[in-house]
This record gives sequence, C-alpha cells and structure tokens, in this order.
Amino acid sequence: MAQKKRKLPKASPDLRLLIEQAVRAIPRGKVSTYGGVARAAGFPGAARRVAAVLRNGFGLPWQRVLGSGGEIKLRGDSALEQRFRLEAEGVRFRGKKVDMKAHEWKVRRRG
DNA sequence: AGGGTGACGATCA
DNA sequence: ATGATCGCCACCC
Repeated sequence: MAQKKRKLPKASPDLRLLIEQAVRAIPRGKVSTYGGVARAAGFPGAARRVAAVLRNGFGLPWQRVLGSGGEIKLRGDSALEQRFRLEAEGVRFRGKKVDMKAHEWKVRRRG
C-alpha cells in the first residue's frame, strides 16, 4: 500500500504567510504555478510547501495555482472544480492545460 | 529519533 | 504524449 490517506503537512507560520501573500497577489483571470509562487515568496524549490499551504489554508484563490506547464494537479472532482472556477473567471484552456502564454501571471509587468 | 509522504518539478526512456 | 525515477524538505506519527 504505497498510498495511505494522510493529512497533508502544514507549513511553518512565516513560510505560510509569505506564500499566502504571493497567492493572493495573483489577479482574477491570471494564474501561476506552485514553483512560481514559491519563487515569488522567496523559497525557490518549495513547490510542495505551496501545495500544502493551499490545501490547508482558507480564503485563498487556490484555483489560480497550477502545476508547471499549466496543468491541473488535483485529482477527481477537485480537478473539475478548479477548471470550472478558472473558466468562470475567463481563463482559457488548451486541451488539458491552461493557456499559460495568455494567462500566466508575472510580477514584473512594465509593458 | 527515524522513516514515510506529497495539489511539485525536471529528466529519461 | 505517458510513466518511472530522483531530488527536495517540512510535516506527521
């Protein structure tokens, strides 16, 4: 049994705070990735921590965070819900993935 | 104290 | 494109 159901880890308070801020900074109609949020929060390589924060936290626009390449990494109904939520705010998909070229959020935006 | 785990990511076959 | 494997690392029991 390689997969037993386990509660997901909660991130450290400060790490969680910074990650939450980065997630909340993603505007409606835009998306980012776990790795991208981690880097934006100052923790490159902490993609898994980002996922843990999203799952554990409340009131976050969790649907705007995707796996690399714009792929939804959730399973089952949650994956469908994420897709519906994104489409509801104008995010378009190309097959199974979000059209990152059009929707990926970049902090550095200067025209 | 120590091994298992995961809403990841990159790489290889 | 799909599936396996490895690196990562805070968290859980």
